[in-house]
Amino acid sequence: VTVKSKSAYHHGDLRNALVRAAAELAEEGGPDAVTIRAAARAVGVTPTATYRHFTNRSQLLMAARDTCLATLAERFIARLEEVPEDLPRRERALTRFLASGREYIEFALDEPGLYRTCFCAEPEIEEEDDGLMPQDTAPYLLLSGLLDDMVAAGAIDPAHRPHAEGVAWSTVHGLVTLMLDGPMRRMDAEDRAAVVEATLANVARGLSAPAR
Amino acid sequence: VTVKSKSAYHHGDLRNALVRAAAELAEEGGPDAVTIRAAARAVGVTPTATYRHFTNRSQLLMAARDTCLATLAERFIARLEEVPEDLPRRERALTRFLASGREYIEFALDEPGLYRTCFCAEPEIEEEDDGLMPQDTAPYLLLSGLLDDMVAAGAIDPAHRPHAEGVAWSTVHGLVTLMLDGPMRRMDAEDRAAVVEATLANVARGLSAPAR
DNA sequence: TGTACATCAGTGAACGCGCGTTCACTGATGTAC
DNA sequence: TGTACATCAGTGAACGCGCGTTCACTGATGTAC
Repeated sequence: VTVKSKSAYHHGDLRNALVRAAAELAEEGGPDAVTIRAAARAVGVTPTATYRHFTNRSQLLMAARDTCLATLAERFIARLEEVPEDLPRRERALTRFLASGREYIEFALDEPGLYRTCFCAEPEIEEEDDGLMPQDTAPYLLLSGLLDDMVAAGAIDPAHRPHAEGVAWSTVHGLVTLMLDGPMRRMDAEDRAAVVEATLANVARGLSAPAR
Repeated sequence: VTVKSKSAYHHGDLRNALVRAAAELAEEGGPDAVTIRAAARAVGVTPTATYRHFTNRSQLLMAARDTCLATLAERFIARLEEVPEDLPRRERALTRFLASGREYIEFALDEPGLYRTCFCAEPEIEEEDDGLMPQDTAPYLLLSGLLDDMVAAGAIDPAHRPHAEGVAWSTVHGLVTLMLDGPMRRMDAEDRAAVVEATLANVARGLSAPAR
């Protein structure tokens, strides 16, 4: 990975190179592995050079996080495109919803480092300044859209629509967290798959059940 | 906190004192804050002394984790005892289940440091040697029991019983994780409460809905 | 009851680690004339 | 078209930090006789 060209001076694209390196570090070791020194090392540059492009470590990490979120969004979209267009409307909405849940889970289990980086908490304030609420991320918006579609298609009871993003997201997020770090860590693939299916089915069932 | 008695020599209870200190560190700063040096400092002892009682940092952390899990279990039990005994059987089982979910969430939000420490991943192997599967923790067993009760009381469809621990746990775990570190971090108390209720209701609805 | 001595549970100094960050600097670049 | 020079984007050395862990050690304890 380390490339030290003789004219590393005026690299030309150092910022992007550092972000890419940071994303690779994240992939292998999660957010903690994203350090100024490691990124500089990977690019073949002095740590100090990094400070030309990021004011501190946290900014580099946030840049890495953004690319991780973009990757997740891409995977979502690719997965959704696999759902046949000619399904009945209700079934299609439901299938897309479940597909996104599966993709989320697979992404997290395939790429735990990227996944953790997507959700690493930022050091304190700062974030508010840029006007973005944390849920203004592509994956979140995608999920909202899927839920809207389901309501429109009659696949979920409109009474359950409020906060459904939180309900759905919590479920898959919790599942992968428990599988990655928690008590389901040592489960074998078969059990894992069964739990995944049971869990997805349960959310969907809860959302589609009629309000009492 | 730091107490340096003149006869710190032969402390008498150093191991327990260190574990208590470790738990306090965990409470304030999560698992990362549990270090040999910090624990020794808190007890007023040399870092080296710690090695009389723990072979390395990881063992100290695991000891702290055990006390965190015990705390969670205690809170569960206390909460369950609040549920009136004279409720109809079905309703009682359901109420206890929901109460445990609420307690889990409140614990995590009240005590994020302890909560994170409960679920910090151990460094690699080792754990298997002591014969305990990670889910042999009191909280897990408690949850299993609650689910069994619900089946027995007719509150959930027996077809949904398999893997229901995973389903239920994932949901609340994901919810608090998103609230602690994720995109629900900056939600105000009101929204939070609404999402909590929506989420708990959804799991329960999913579990109790008839199998199709 | 008194004492010798093994053992036990600490001390204190030191090691090497990788980190974030700052400093004064210098080589490369591109622009104005 | 050539050159002076400002600016830009790097270098390299150094700082202080807290960490885990190891070493040779020593003071306190309790037990055997």
